[in-house]
Amino acid sequence: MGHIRAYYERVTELSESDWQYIAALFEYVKFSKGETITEQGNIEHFLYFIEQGIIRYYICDETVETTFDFCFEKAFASAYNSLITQTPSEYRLGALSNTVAWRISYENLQKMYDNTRIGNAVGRFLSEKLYITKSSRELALLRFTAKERYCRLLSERPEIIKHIPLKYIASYIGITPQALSRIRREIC
Amino acid sequence: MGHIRAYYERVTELSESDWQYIAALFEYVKFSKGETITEQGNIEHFLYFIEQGIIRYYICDETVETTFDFCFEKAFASAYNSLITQTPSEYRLGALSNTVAWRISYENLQKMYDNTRIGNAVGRFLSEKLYITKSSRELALLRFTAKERYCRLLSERPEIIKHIPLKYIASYIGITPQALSRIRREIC
DNA sequence: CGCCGAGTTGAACTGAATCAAGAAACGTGG
DNA sequence: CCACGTTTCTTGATTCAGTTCAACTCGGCG
Repeated sequence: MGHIRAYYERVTELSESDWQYIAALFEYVKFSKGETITEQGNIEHFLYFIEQGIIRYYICDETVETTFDFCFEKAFASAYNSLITQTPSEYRLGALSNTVAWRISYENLQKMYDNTRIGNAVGRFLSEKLYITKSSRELALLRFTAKERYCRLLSERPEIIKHIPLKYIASYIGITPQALSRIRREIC
Repeated sequence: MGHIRAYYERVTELSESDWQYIAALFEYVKFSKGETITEQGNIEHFLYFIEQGIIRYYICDETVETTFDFCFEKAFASAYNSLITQTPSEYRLGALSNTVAWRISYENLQKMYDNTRIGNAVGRFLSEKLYITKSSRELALLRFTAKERYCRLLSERPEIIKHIPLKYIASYIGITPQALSRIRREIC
């Protein structure tokens, strides 16, 4: 759990007693490549801290599949909207590779918020980070062309380009795999 | 300041002493219609609570102007990205009508976080709300046509349609005023 | 070896942008 | 209260980025 502790300590001071309290609220889980972690329509019960693996957030319907985010190791993952509001998730979380993670249940998360000061601080920090990510995505979708979005992804999040199949990258930047293929040919 | 207090009390219990402490951190300000509240490139120093008026978030360059959000009365407004990170704001905040607001400085906000429990809780609540708003916008931009986005805005945020000039609504849903005009003709 | 999913390529189509011009609404000063 | 200029909104014609449909290549794996 050292990575979680390090994450918390990056946010603010963490007392030994708070850490003991918090550490006991997490449990260890594993997922295989391709496995669904949270299903569309279900209420999210957990906040995950990814030790190893890659997670994809997406929505499927009969015709289209849209990818909203990827989560790599040493970061928190969850169907946040659903977790926060405790309403059914519009999104699905799936493991793109074998994944090991720590997770904390919604109930334990509330305990952490109620009983530790650092809980709310980390919660706020995490929400702020999520908000900033979504903002920059909104900006990209509103003001940049598909080609610009791809090039920025290339320079800003190279780990995505390296590890993720192109069809998911295409759906992440809001275009079809065909369009992405043509863009890649152009910029060669 | 009753509206701020009510806002806080909706989030969690608010002790009288915490409220006294917090209330003293805010100051009263006014803006005229058309006035810029936060300039692009400046670091945001304040979190505003809008008592009355309408705020628009936008980005201008030589050629295009893009609108990212509107904020109405009894809600918090700020160039959040900049406020949170204390880096120059990409966005500009402007008053679309005469506006009166309470505001808290970044320094006082940190004091509130450090010295009251409710501070972090409200901060987390606010970030979570911002995140959810941006998420639903990301979803709309990725999966819906311009026409669908307009219709959803019509039903979900009618106050926007009622009070905001069409050209800003167009830029908010990511199209030109011309395209919006054609959409409106179709659905009418 | 043959199958299957991922990626590429081509051709036709479409939603929205752009350019350009006109109509309607709005505010301001006389 | 009207006349004026300015801004907002609409309409038309053309262009373009990206979709859709369809066919083909490539690499991995039973």
